[in-house]
Amino acid sequence: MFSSRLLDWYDAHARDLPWRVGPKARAAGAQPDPYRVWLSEVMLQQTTVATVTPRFEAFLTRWPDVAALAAAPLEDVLGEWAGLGYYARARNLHACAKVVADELGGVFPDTEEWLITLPGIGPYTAAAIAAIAFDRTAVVVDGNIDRVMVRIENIARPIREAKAEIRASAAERTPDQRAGDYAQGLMDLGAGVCRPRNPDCLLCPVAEFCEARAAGVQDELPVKPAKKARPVRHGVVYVGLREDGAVLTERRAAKGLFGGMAGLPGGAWAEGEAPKAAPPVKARWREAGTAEHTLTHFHLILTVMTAKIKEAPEGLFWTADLETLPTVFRKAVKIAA
DNA sequence: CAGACGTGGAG
DNA sequence: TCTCCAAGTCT
Repeated sequence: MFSSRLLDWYDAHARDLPWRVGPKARAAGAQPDPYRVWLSEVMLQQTTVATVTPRFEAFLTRWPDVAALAAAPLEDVLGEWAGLGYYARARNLHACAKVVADELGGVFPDTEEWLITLPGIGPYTAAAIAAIAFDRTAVVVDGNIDRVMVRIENIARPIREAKAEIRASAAERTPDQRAGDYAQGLMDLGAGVCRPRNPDCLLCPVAEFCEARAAGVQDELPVKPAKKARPVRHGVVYVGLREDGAVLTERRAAKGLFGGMAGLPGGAWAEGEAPKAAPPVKARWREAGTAEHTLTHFHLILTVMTAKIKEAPEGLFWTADLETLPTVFRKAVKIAA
């Protein structure tokens, strides 16, 4: 049977990850900490294990439990998240921590239905937490499992169009025992064996069930949707430097791009000519160069202005730790310094 | 429901 | 260098 093959493989090949209770410990009765499972799942959304690992450790050291995280100022959480991207995750993480700590007595809900009501927890994460943290049977479908199912069933349509079929395929294979190990095993399989490029079918424990493999088309799947051109936007940023290296920053709007993060003052970002923007303070501004940064839906070219500044004007503040800035602004500061 | 929403690493 | 990607969610 599919699931027992997968579970046997997981027992032998599970990755050792800082947030994971491995199959051996699990079998011996160890229970995962729901806080760790939740934190790791949110960090891992659209983010690689390699990127997440050190950041997970740092978060856990700074905020060991949900009560500590809930008590932290949002700005601190956003600063710790800087560089990880998709900052709505950090805003929702903090909002979720507050709900759990303040309204649920510090206890994470243990069902998909409850979990999905929390900020930043969607269908995937709700199912993953229910399965991994609480060993509840749940149909967990992430990008890895999409890919595995598309190959197993030889589905030659883009994933987005085949969601229902993929889910049905995942559901009929999900065992009612060891839900967490099964979900993690499938994800490990997708990450290490049934990879996006060059799947290693010779190592695959479920190759005999795979229709794509049987047809020899595993390398053609999943079918990717046509990619659209990335527009180029231009803008200006002002890097005001204090003698000790601190940078003049402003708090960005609560939502939208880099929402809630500390950022550099400057104008809007638009296609064509960079919109004019007045300096945040009167000084001897000079052009230091340009910084470029590619985001998901556009490429950005920033003209970097810089000056030495002594006093922060009303509404702005000094940032000494550049690690608390989104990468795009850190790049601009580097051009100026 | 397509689009907004980041970034660093692999090939 | 440059494209593609990585455990999605929200609107």
